[in-house]
Order: sequence, then structure tokens, then C-alpha cells
Amino acid sequence: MTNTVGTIRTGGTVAVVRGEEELVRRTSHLFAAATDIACAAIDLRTWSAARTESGIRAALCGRDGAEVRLRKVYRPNVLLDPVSAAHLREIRDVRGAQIRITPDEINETILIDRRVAILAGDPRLGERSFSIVTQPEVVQGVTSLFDAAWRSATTVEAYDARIAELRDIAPQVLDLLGRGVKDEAAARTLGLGVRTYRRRVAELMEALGAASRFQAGVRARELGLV
Amino acid sequence: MTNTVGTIRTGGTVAVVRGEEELVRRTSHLFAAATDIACAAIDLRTWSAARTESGIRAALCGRDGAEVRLRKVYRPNVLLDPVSAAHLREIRDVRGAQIRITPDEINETILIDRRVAILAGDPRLGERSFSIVTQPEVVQGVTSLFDAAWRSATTVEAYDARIAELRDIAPQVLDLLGRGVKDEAAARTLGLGVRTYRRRVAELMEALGAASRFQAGVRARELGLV
DNA sequence: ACGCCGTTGGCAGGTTGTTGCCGATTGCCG
DNA sequence: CGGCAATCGGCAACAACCTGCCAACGGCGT
Repeated sequence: MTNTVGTIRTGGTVAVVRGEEELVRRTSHLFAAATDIACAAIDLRTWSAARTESGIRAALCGRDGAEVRLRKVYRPNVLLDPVSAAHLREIRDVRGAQIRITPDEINETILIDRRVAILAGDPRLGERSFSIVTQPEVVQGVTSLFDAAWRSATTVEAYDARIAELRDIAPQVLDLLGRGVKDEAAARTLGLGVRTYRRRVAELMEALGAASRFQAGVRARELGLV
Repeated sequence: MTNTVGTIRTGGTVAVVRGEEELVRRTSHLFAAATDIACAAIDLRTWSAARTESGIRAALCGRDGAEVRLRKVYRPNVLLDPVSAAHLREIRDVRGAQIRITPDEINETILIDRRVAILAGDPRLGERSFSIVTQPEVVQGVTSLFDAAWRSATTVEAYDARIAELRDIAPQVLDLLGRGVKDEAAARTLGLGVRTYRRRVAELMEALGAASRFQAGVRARELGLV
């Protein structure tokens, strides 16, 4: 079978676990001892569901928040979902996490004290695989990539301000787009110029990290915005 | 409160019920006695879930299938979902239903013996409202509209044949579209000409009943095809 | 009032997507 | 082999979409 937690600690190897539950069992002690956690996620379901319910949250909350450096990078779409946005604010305010937003496609990643990297594998239904890496070279490489992404990302405050009023009309724009209404008609419906309407759509697509309208439709539906 | 079933029978009125469960309670006896049922639905969840599980299925199955004329109109997207397609075949083969496909936007409707019309209201979360109409003029109007839609719709066999090989490459096209890949690159990836690739997209959009790629993205996601 | 700043929306020019047309290719009969 | 039907894919015209530019408009602080 795959390596045990003990092997991970002593050797510099890679262990693959299947399922978040298993991941939590294997790594909760790492989180408990961590002073520097960096995390990249495309949404909140992936990491938070399993972890906050389990021992990790307790481990983190049991200590002084100032001791641990928490950095989190999300995709812009989390700001469109009210629930996600609220959760974001919570972990920022309560646990002192630093949160940034990046438009780049990033794989889901956790770095612990720059010594352990956890990388999420393919999103197979139900059973997702995670690679727990302690090999120094690999962790170093992942860390440098994460740091680069971190630097290029903007703080959530700046990003949030930038799309603040977008959120107001986003539902209407999404509704029109979802009904297949042409830009011309949609702009008239909203009492906007076509240019401004398209600006909205462009901002929306950027917020969704979509390169095409089809992709935007998929992402919007994923978030339940349509 | 709203009218009772008794009122529906004697007077020619409109009763509004909330929730499919309530609808079944009120109308199962109508289905039991029906010899001509016409049904329009955009997907299979809406009518089948509540009814097949309940008394209506029993009522229909308890009688000779030849006695009742079953006509059903669906949107094209049911053919893309394997589960829906299978269910479609079942009600056609087992219950002798005539099934047609229309690309038009149709409201969910049931007509019983051309005397009772059931129209689905807004898809409010969980509690959906249904109007049960027996007023002859209204039922007559709805019937004529349904008949028109029925005539203009194509048989499921013809439609199925038409998009048979589309289903083979649909997943790949959907994947490329969902990743925001440009037509040029997508066509190269599939080893197709750009014209042919776009033809695929057009067929796909028609199958999804989408007027824009955004809408197609939404629909595709709704069906879990991406 | 005046300048400053952000938003707006027209315009223009570019890219991408949509569709009809038609000849080339392929496979399948008679 | 010749014909037939279906598909493919280039071409072209058009519609839709995307974006930089800039003038116009409306607050807002001084």
C-alpha cells in the first residue's frame, strides 16, 4: 500500500491518499503543529468541509491565532457567492488569515511550514486523491510557485472593492445571459448602453475566471448563480 | 383556501396547489380514469419523480396499456442524459407512450382527456405551484396549443437518429468549450476542420435548446455534462 | 466655480462565433 | 464501375462579441 504517516515524517517521499476523510486522518497532526500554512483553493467546499468539521479546526482554534501564519489564495468566484464570501470574512477576522485573489488557474494546494505540500488530484467523484509530499526539492519547488502566485495575487480587500458594485447587477446580467438574450436587447432591458453592458459581462467573466461565454455559463451554473 | 377536488369536477374553475405531493393527491383519480394523457416537460424530474412513485403509475399499469393514449413532448436535452434517455425508452416501450421532441420553449403541462389541464407555475424552491384547470374554454385553448406543438415536434426516433453520432463527440466538444478553448484550437485538438467543429457546437446548442454559448454552458452544466 | 475623478456610452477596429454554399471525399449500393 | 447519399471542410458574408480610446456627464472636495 501507500506510505504511512510515519514514513512521511522520516523519509522524503510522496504518499497518496484517497478521500478527504483519509487526508484529514493523516495530516491533522501536521496542522496542529504548523506555524505557517499556505493554501490555494478554487472554492470553499474542497478544503473547508472536511477540515473545519474535523480536528484541524479545533487544533487551530486551540492556539493563539498570532502564532500561525495563514495565507489563502482563492479564485475570484468566491466573492460572488454570499456564503463563500461570508466564510472568507470569518476566517480572515477570526483566524487572522491573509486572503488573496488570483485570476490564474491554480491547482488546489496546501503548504505546511514550507516542509510539507499537499496537492489535490483529479476531482474523481466522491473519492478524491491527494498527494502528501515531503521531499524537500519538490516542496521547495511548489513553495516557490505558490509564493509567485501569492505575490501576483491581489488582496481580497482590493479585489472586493473592485467588483463591489458588480455584485449588485450581476444577478440581472446573469439572468439575461442565461436566457440567451442578445447583448443589444439585454442592454436595453437594463437601461444601459451596449458598451457598458459588455463591460459588465467582461467583469463578470473575469470574476468567474472564464475565457469564453460558454465557460462563464458553466461556472455561473456551478455557483448556482443562474 | 383554494378549491377542492370536488369543486374542480362540478364547476369549471381553476385550483392552485402547491407542491407535487399535493398535486398527486388531488389528481391521481383523474389519471386513473384517463384515456388520453398529453404531457409536456422540459426534463424528467418534474413529473416523473412524484408521479411514478405514487399512485398514478399503479393506476396506469393496472390497466391495459392500449386503452390510454399517452403523448409526451420533451426538450431535446433529455436525449443527452443517459438516464433520461433510458427512462424515455422505458415509458415508450412499456407503456406505449408516443414521444416527441421540440426545440421550442414550452411550459410544463399535462392534459387529461382534453378536459383537465394542469400547468406548472414558477419553479420556486421546493414548493412548486400547479394550476388545475377544468374551465372548458381554457382547456380548449391549451389543448390547441399543445396539439400545435405536438404536430411541429419530431418523433423521438427521428430526433434520436439525427443526433446519434453527435452524442459520441459531445463530451469532447463540451470539455473543450468548458475549458474556454477557442474554436481554432479545439478543432485542431479534435482533428477536425473549424467548420465541422462549429457544426458540432451548433448541433450541440440546438440539442440543448440554447440561443447563445453562455446559455449552452448553463444548460450543459445543469445536465452534468461538463 | 473650478478642477478632479470615476462612470458612462458612442465609435472604431479587431476577434470570435454562425451560417449558407459548394466542391471534395468517403462509403455504400445497384 | 457509376451513381447516390452523407459528411467534411474551405470560403465568404454576416452577426455577435471584445476592447481601446475618448468625449461627455455627474458627483465631490477645495
